[in-house]
Amino acid sequence: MDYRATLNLPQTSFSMKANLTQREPVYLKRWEKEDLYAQLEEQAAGKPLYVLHDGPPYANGHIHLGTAFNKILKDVILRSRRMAGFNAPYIPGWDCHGLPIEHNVDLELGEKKKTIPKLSKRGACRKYAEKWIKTQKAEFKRLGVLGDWDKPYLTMDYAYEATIAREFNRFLLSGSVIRNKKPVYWCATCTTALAEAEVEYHDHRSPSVYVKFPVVDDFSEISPALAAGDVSVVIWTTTPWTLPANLAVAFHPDFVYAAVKVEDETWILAQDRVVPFMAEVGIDRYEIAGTFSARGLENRRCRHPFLDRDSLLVLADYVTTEAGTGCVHTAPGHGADDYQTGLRYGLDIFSPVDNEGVYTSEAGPYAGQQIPAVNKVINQDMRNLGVLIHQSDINHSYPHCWRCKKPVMYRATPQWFISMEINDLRAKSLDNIKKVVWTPAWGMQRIYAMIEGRPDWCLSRQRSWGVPITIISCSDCGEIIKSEKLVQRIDELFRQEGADAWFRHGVETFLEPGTTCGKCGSASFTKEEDILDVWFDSGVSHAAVCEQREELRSPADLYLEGSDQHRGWFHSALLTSVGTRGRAPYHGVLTHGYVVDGQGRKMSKSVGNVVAPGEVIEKFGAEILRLWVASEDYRDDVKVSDEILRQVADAYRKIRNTIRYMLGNLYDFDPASDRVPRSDLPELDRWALGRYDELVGRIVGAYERFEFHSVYQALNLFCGTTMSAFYLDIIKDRLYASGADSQPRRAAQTVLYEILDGMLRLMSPILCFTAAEAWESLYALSDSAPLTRSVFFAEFPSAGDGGEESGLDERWARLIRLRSEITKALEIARRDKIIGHPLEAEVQLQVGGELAAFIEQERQALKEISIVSALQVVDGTLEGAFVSDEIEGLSIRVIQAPGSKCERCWTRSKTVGELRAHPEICGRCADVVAQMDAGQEG
RNA sequence: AGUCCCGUAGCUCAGUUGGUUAGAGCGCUACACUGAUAAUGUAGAGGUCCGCGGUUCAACUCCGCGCGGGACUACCA
Repeated sequence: MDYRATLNLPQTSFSMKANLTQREPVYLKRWEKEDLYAQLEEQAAGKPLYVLHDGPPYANGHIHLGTAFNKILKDVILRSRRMAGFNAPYIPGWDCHGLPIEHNVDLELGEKKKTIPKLSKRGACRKYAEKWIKTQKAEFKRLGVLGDWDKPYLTMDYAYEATIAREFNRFLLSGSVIRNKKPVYWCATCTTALAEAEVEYHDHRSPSVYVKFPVVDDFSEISPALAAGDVSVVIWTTTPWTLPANLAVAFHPDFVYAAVKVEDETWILAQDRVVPFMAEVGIDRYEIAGTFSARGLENRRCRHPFLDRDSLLVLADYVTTEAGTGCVHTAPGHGADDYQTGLRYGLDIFSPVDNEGVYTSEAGPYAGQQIPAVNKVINQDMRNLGVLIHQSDINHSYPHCWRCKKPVMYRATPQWFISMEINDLRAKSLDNIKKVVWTPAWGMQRIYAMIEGRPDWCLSRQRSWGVPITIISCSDCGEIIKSEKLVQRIDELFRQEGADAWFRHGVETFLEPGTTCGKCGSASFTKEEDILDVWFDSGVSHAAVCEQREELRSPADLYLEGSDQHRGWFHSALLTSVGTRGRAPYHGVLTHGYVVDGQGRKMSKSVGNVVAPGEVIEKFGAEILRLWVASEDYRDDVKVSDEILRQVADAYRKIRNTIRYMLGNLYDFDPASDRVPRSDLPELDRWALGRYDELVGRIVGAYERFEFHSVYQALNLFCGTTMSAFYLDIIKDRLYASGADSQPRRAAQTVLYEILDGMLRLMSPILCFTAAEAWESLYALSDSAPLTRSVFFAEFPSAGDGGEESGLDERWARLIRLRSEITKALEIARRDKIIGHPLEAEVQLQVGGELAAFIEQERQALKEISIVSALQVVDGTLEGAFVSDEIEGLSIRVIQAPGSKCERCWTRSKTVGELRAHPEICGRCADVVAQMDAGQEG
């Protein structure tokens, strides 16, 4: 007879195969249609607020794996905060202005870009940004990221643009905004100044030239060796085009300089550089006529090598002897160090180059020539004049524009700055950095050093797509109008029309009729045309979003971005908040590393190791991508490769199958009526609940510390080892063979139910699709069941209220150690063909002392967890037994268990055949079957 | 070039204030089961803890010097 029908075999509609690629969109559709996010928010009203403020991705191009990683991480945090009892709103945002978008729009416009009106171009940029926001929004949603996608914040929203202007005006009215002629990175191709963040360094080939600057004064008192006629200072430069702007030559105050005789000339250079210099220029006949300190040279003069003016000799401690001559060509309008030196010596910040990189009339004979092509002309002219000692080429790292990839120049132009010193912005910022919790901790050190050393914030961008620098100044004397009225007027118009208002209306629209300059009385005014650095836009999101959205607040609890944002958003947000509010916009900052390939190399198109999120979703599903995010310790760079993703998918399958098995055994369990009180549960079951309590504690703690990889590891271990390989395997007999409503089976189901219910809650922040699906299955929810019954409205289980049972854990740890030895013995017996399935076995243990008593006492438990048909302690030595390495004095012999195999429960038992009506089954099964028979009759 | 971070099994991660034979999960190999079945169970093989020196009775752990990867800063006239 086939007893299969008399068993309680698992039943579930929760399929083994996840089919994530097909199933996920179905869930997403429902969540969107019924607005899961809004329902969650509604439910969370009144709970403590947790604000994770979204750093806006740039609205350009498809999302990449790094962006996906960041968004998933945020989603996991928010979901876990919600389940921990918080109200955790999520308002995603986009950064919409700026050069990259304008650059791409320019490419689309082609020749038209030169003639198109500014407002039309701004309109085109807006449309371009809108297009990508739409695309990215869909891509983010597909990841399962939950948020207010219908009302995100955009830095190009009119209200947001108004806030940007308002925040800028706060700086302006406070006196922190200054205008300076200062060297900045300048791209002549894009015709704009660039922030430090907008330059990247690549190798570049430059000319390397040594040039003589003849001295004009009498230097004989410094050194007799300098008395003779033809004396020159020798400088080195790799940018000959800056020579027309040369105003000085710098020496190190502490270096020893040498007067070197070469034929009938005398050259001045650092003593340490003489040998390498002579070697490089190929001169072997020379003589050091004397040495001296450069201090005596200060404020003396030499002659510009080819222009009709002098060049001042100055001292500067950044001069090195690593390269060059120790005499540094100094052009205050074309270098950062040079600029500082120029200020110290009262030199003009001279920069005779226009926006397109063409010399102005101030460059004398070179006016109208293009930089850097002019290098060749200058070098040739110097050769003709006999001032060029040597020319070669040098390959070195040189700053390039991040958009057009062309070499940039350092050029002084009038720019608007936020001063780091006025109103103590630097000091206050440094102070506030210390009040923020930086994770990992080195983030503090990094941003501290940056703020400490950064120059004033150059705000000006000579572009179209952005928010204007809302400054109106007197056309005659340059005085800036600073008035609350003007600020309000700007705010009003920007709210109505966006920042376009600035370019649409004449200056008079912003001013009250009859306004005159407070300084000179003029009635003629000029609007600033430059726009603000985009970092200012996203930087003020604390004011535009956190302070204004009802569901948020400022400071936010957390900013979470990649580690590059220390110099980006974390930085600009800090300055804009400290400058206007005197405090940081965040309580905590969490950073993650970059997504790199399996070998730890950066992803790049040229290497061809870029992994697109779309590909992963198509192949594995978003759920696997989410699980991958959780599996990686993001404090360092996070690796991704096909192997890694396959591994994550394997782990997923294990988790899914464990859930499926648990569900399958709960098909007839109603917690309301079938639950067995904890005190009535067998020890094994109480032990399992103890392990589960441990898991709850571990996972809830890991979420709190944002250590999601620990959640992943703990979940794997629990599903794979604690549940699947141990507990579930052992209780199989009870679940299948005991009476459906018997206490042993109901006890096991009670445990399964509690653990599964909790496990689904615990995993739902990461595995949102699977947790939702399994939860529906567990609670038999139909498609029409309200979303509020979904797992997302549940909270995390609380850990360990079961209370410690004295000695239970220790005893069971000991039993598990013994079991592990028994399975080894079983494995040997299987190999020797004594048994196949463990239930065919009888285990005989030989051991002395206290352990023997322990085993005797726990014989039933040990038999049960070893899943064998019989187990006993025997005396005397065991022939051919397995001798344990792990447990001293333990020998184990495995023989075929006595009796016959019960056709129902597969245990070998001497009781098989005792019941005449069912000769093939054991006593226990006979009872169960008899009861079933009786039940059917009654 | 400087500063910082990282380097433990094929992969993802643990590894307490230095203290027995360095762990887990996955993967891999073999076997078993066929009532979790495109599953499940069991066992096994995998490590120069990046390398070299040093401190110490004792170093994966502390120190120094390298190598590899990454980030940041500076680019140097």
